[in-house]
Amino acid sequence: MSEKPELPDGSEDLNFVMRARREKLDALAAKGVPGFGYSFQRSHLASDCAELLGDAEEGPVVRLAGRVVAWRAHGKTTFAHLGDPSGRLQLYFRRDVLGDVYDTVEYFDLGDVIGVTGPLFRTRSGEVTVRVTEVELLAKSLRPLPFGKEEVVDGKTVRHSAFSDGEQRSRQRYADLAVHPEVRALFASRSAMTRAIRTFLDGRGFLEVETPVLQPLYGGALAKPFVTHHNTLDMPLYLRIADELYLKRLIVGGFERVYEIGHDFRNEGIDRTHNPEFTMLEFYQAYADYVEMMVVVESLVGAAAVAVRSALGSAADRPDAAAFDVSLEAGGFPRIEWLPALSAAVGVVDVLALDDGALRSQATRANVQGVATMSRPKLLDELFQAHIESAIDVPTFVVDYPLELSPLAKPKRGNPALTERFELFARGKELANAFSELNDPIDQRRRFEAQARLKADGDEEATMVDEDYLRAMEYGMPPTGGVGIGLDRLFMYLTGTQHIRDAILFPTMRPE
RNA sequence: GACCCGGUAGCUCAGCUGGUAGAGCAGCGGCCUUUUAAGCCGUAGGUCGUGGGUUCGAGCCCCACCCGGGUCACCA
Repeated sequence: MSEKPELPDGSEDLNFVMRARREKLDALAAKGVPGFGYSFQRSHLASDCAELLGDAEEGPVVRLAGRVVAWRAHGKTTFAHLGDPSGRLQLYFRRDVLGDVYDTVEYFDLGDVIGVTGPLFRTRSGEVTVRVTEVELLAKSLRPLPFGKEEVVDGKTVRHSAFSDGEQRSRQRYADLAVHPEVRALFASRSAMTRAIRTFLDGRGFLEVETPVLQPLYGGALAKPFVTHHNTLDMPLYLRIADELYLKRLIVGGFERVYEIGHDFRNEGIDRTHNPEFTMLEFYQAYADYVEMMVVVESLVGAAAVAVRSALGSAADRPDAAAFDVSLEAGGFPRIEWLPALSAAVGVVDVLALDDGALRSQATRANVQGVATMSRPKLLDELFQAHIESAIDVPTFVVDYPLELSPLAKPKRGNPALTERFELFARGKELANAFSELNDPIDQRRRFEAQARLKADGDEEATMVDEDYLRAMEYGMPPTGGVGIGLDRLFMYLTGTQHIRDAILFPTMRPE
């Protein structure tokens, strides 16, 4: 070996394992076996084979393709396991069956993608196996995958030396997925959840739409945005922090039921429950109020729970299976009224009657940080978080938020200090936010202007006046119920996932 | 941002009060035609996160920094 092959990254310091695999690739090429194929016609999946063989000792010929996930060479025979989307199946290579081809099999490695042909049979120990008569190398694995070794103890699979560094598993999700079928199953169940939600909404006559991600003004939530710049227009654009204001423009336009599933972006911290981009579902239903929307949310969350549960199947194996005990499909989540709940927790008749000074001292008593610089709405919200939200465990609606906390919600019938708004909490985390949408453009302008004053007074999260949105509302917007649900959070709740990193295929990470 | 824990071979980890690195798996060579964490024999593989410092001598002690995890704070 006078010349070292070059790594894609330019480093010539190939580790010895990778060097060996390059050499095998060359050796195979010398035998006329290309390292990378073009296609393969599968006849079956691994999981079909047990039924196909039945009780017989010898079965039909099958053609399987997938990744080599285990390899046990014994001289003139080799046992391997092939993993495909359905599971894994044992392969048996024999020199007396394959002849010279066996020489090429000896250059295969753990992780190679291969296609095999051969009859099914049952080994001495009873395992359904393919006696390989033809084999094709479809992709040589030049970099060793971090396979652990698996052992079955008392019917449970125990993995040894598994790939377990959470950071590397997130950074190299492809490797995490390649060696962990259960991670594939988890993310597949997330897709099942999304599909169930679409089916649910489509079935109720909602139209799925796409609205701008790049927005000249951001709104619909209180958060710090990502800012970018359009060169030709020479103007700043913001990545959306919410879909809300565009979806309600569509309600004005006559699409009476719309929804969007997409990413929102918030330029804030990253932690166990926050990723800078996350998946938001928002849906709006004309002529409905927030009470009707609560019932819809109960059904939708139930449908999502059923979908995740059935997709995960053997969820009982999951260490966090307790999350599945909550009988969400039953619906009828408990409801807590914002004002009486907080007033009782604080020990006053009406927290909204407290002046700013009294609120501040209450917030300080509740261990809220940074009280001195907070606006009144912020103080109220912090107080509520500290006393009520963090204690909520099972899915619970909190209803009727103060008007000053809810610039896009209609005043509550019978108590204009409150709004017709609810949030859904579970495990102390917000899952959904919804209201009877404010459709009075005169009131909406006053609310925007109050927000603008807060912003001027230094509240970084307060919003701007969106004149175009007001113009739309002036044309006439029907009464509408609207809901936003963070799908990452919902999925985490339904699966018991502790870290948002494990609910997002490619979470945002600092560069290596 | 604060505090705590961690970063050693491709993977998972060990390394006692400081004496300049170990195991298993993966790899390579050999033996092995029903194995399954295959086995046996042999072998190779490491700027111990980075940069300073203390010391005759640092994976280990000190300082700074980088990266990750956890807890708290923040994120309606």
